[in-house]
Amino acid sequence: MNVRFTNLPDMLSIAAVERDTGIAKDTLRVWERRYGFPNPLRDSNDDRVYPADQIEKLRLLKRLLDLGHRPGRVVPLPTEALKELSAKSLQAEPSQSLGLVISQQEMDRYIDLLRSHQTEALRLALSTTLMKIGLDRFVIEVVSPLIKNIGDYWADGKLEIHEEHLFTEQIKHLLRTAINSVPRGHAGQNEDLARPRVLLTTFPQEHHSLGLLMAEALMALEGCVCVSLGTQTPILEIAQAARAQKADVIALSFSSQMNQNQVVDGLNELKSKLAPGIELWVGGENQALRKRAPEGIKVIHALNDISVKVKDWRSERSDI
Amino acid sequence: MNVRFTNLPDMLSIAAVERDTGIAKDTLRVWERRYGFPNPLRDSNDDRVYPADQIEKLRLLKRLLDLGHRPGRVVPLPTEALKELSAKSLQAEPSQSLGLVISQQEMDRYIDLLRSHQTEALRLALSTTLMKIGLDRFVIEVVSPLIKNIGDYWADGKLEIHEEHLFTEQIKHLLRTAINSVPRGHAGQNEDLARPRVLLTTFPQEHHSLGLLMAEALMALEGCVCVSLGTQTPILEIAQAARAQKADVIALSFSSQMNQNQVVDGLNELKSKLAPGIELWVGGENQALRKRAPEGIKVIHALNDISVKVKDWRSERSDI
DNA sequence: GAATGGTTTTTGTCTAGGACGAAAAACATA
DNA sequence: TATGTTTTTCGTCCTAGACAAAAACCATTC
Repeated sequence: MNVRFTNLPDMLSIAAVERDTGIAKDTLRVWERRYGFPNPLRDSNDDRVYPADQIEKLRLLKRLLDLGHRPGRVVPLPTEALKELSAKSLQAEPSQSLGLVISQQEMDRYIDLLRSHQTEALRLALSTTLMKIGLDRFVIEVVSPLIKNIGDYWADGKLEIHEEHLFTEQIKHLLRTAINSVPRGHAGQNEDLARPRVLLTTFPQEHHSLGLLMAEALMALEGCVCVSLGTQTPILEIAQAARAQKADVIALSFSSQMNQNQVVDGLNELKSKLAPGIELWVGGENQALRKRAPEGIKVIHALNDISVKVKDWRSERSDI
Repeated sequence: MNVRFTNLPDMLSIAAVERDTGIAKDTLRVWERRYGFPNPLRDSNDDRVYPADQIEKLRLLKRLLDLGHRPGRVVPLPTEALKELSAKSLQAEPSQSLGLVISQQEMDRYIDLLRSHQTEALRLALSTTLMKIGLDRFVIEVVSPLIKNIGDYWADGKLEIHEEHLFTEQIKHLLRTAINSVPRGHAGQNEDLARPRVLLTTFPQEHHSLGLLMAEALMALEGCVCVSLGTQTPILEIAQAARAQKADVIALSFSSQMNQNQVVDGLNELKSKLAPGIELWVGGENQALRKRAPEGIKVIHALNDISVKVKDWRSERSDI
């Protein structure tokens, strides 16, 4: 019940550092023991106090770990080296989508509007593009690459976190209105036409809802009935909701920032509580999905796959 | 790096319990030491394993703590007694809003629609009410009491958590569309007419966005320019965003579930990083706001106060 | 009786250092 | 180039003690 607020500017307690970096307290202590970093000062009560520069380095480290680097290799490095690594790592990334993607030029246009805080103009520009190319292409070719690159802009110091927040808010808003105007598979029709019924949500530690919205948009376009519980549903509740909603599919989204162990453990837990016949579709940037996804779970590696998966599901059903 | 998934049904690791109940691992261990509860089993590795009934009791306990009870008094009690207490506690609550509130009958109608999973009908019913009484009264007299009581329905076993999720999703959707149709104070007009410029967001640990949306609705009706960053903005970033957005007011929302120490510490931290002249308005169910809010922060105790606060702000400004 | 001030109890969060299993890397063998 | 085996790395759990802030309790005064 100590007050963790230190009064000294830009000095944070271990709890505040965990909050701001996403690195667990236990991990911060064990890094200090093993690698000598972080190396916090101590307050009058012998509690750790972290100065601003160390917090900046910890933020960079978190990002590199999310990208797949290993602590032993990167924690001892100086801050400058981490910034370089961060820039290199994303170049090494396979430029994934082979088709036409958003041009660097177009992207910079949006980012400039964001940086100059012309939110109205930004929303209008995005909205225009949406209308021009349609919702599916908008999601796959514009929103998805934008979101991926926005982290790089931050690492380069070209963008602040609060600007990123503002940006995702605008996109969320656009997507929600767009989804809303997609005609729903109504109950009045033949019920099977509207299937699969999809339940969308995230695990309790995951608060990024954009991936979910993108998935919902694409699924709605395919004519699925989408029921979204929003983010952070307890695992037991997801299972119960699937039963109550008579869902055919549960769709979950995992950002790269979410703890990989918790992803795997959570998926196992959920799977064990699920009635057979209900499929589990997972997607997102999280590395755990690529490297050690549990058996019997369908991993959606790219947004394009969604329409394929839906069609697969339907043809499997009609075969029976 | 252990696998925390236990294979035994309805048995959870300490990490999973923290995730599902919101009670910190340290706290779970110290309760066990002091009160003899929880009393988890041990797996082959001597790690704690919590059975389902203890988790249920922990959930009830969390709710009672949020309501203001003290651990020493409630942790040793049997589950049944906790349920009774939970029912009594809310009767003791001052029925707050003295004006006309939503009738029990009307509330039950909505809840019934929810429980029978007629989401379309539910949304329609709410939407009709909104149109009938207007956005301001809808927020204050319908949404707010509904949200407050929904926790009681859960404690009574009348509602599942996932149903609560679904419900808040519907309401969020309604509010967002409603806010969108409120004419904005445009930059074309005299800029001062549209002030105060309000920045809305929550602290990193707070994921409830409904309070924020309600506030945004009422502020938009008052003609404020609202910029929402969504939930979970790091404290440093809130301060930066306020500067970048030239905000006059920062509005924050705190649910009862958020850790009270973190509320107070966070507010102090934010205040110290803020340029003078920027006001901090906070609201929500969190007890810390009533009991130990820091100096120099304006606490909004009821939604009615919002329009008053906005008018106050404007008259203060015009005096100068 | 309500307000004030001082004392005691309660409670959450920090500390240290040890342990261990799963994942990843490095090495060896086919 | 594959496949199996050993070693290293790493996060998360463990115990048990400490301490400060908040709350509760109690005494005193207006």
